[in-house]
Amino acid sequence: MEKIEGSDFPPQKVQSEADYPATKKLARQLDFTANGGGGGGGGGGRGGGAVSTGGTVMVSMGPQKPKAYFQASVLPQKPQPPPIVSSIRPVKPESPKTRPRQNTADAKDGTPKKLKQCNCKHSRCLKLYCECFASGMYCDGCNCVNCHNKVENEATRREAVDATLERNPNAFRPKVASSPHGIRDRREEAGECLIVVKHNKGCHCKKSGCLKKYCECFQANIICSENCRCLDCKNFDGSEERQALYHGGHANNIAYIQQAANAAITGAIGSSGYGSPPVKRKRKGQELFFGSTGNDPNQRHVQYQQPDNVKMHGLPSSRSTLPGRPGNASAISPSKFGYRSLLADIIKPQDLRELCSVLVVYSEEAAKVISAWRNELISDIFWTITSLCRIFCHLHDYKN
DNA sequence: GAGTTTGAAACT
DNA sequence: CAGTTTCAAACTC
Ligand SMILES: [Zn+2]
Ligand SMILES: [Zn+2]
Ligand SMILES: [Zn+2]
Ligand SMILES: [Zn+2]
Ligand SMILES: [Zn+2]
Ligand SMILES: [Zn+2]
Repeated sequence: MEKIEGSDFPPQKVQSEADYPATKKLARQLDFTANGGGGGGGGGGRGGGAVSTGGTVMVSMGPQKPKAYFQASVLPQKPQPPPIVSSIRPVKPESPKTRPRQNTADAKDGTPKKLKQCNCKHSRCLKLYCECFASGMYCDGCNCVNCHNKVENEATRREAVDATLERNPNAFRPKVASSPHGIRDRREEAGECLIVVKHNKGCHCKKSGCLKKYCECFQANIICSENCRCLDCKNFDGSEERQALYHGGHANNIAYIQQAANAAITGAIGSSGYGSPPVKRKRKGQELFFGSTGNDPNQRHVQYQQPDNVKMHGLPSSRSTLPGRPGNASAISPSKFGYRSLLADIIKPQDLRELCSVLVVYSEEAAKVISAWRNELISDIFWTITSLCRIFCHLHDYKN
């Protein structure tokens, strides 16, 4: 611990204790994590976004505030293909995982490339503490020091990803899972709906009342669930404090909502995820995700290959434990999508609201059906679509 | 911007 | 699994 920081991090070695803690940590396996190990959840530390703990998420847009939470993160890994750095291109829908895309968002102005930039100093951006890393993206335009989360350090980064996955196979996975199994009914009418999805891991707040962004649940705009172990929680439906916050505060404004939706989609918020919820809880040390298939927990290296057919726009499929290259989280901001759908010329803007309303219903049905087939992965993707469509409807309504 | 607070992530 | 340390963001001033 008492090491000096600054200074040297020669790029040379990629492993062992490269950083500060001079602790003795031998280079046992590959530990690129000189500092920390990879732990569990997904989001990076406290801040911005990565709410890691994730679990199920809940999107509740209800009678009051719209909230949206979701996540879709992508997993980082996949070594081969060189990442495409410039992203401004509307690429065809390729599989998200294969391309590392950097979330560069806009091109104009040549300004910011990412929605968020980290400021890591001691993690080399190779631990979940780093939001960029946690969300499966390369650092780009960040203010980090000694960053190894870049294309040039792919090898190192990959090791870090592996180490992280070792600790938690779901570390980079989204969680979304909107309550597949249980709660299906609460769907009110089109306008407001409250869905509940739950969170997987829950928070453990002690002093924030879960009404500050220190709380991952709050940050993700979801209500604390039974999975949380918070103290003095005020983040529950019906809480006056919470209500007050939403009313008076910024929660009601579009920017805030949009930001939440963005964060969620970006994966910033939730990455730790566990995705399927109702499954019993963990197995041994780690939780398992895909429970049903009985996959070997150890096989973390091979696994689900993203079906070429299922390509989602910006949403990564996340579910696989296998990460792809970094990058990918797309922001939802309109206009900033990575690629433009072929349907764009067919679907008229004025029909979007209606289309999404319809999709909310049908995608949800599809999710249920698929869930019954026990294909959690695909099912979750559909749930994600459902949630996204809801978000769109709400945003649309707010603006009008 | 500097300094404090916070709770997840990492570590023991 | 609990206790401690580390970390970077959220928050405060
Ligand atoms: Zn970072
Ligand atoms: Zn970064
Ligand atoms: Zn970085
Ligand atoms: Zn909390
Ligand atoms: Zn909570
Ligand atoms: Zn709480």
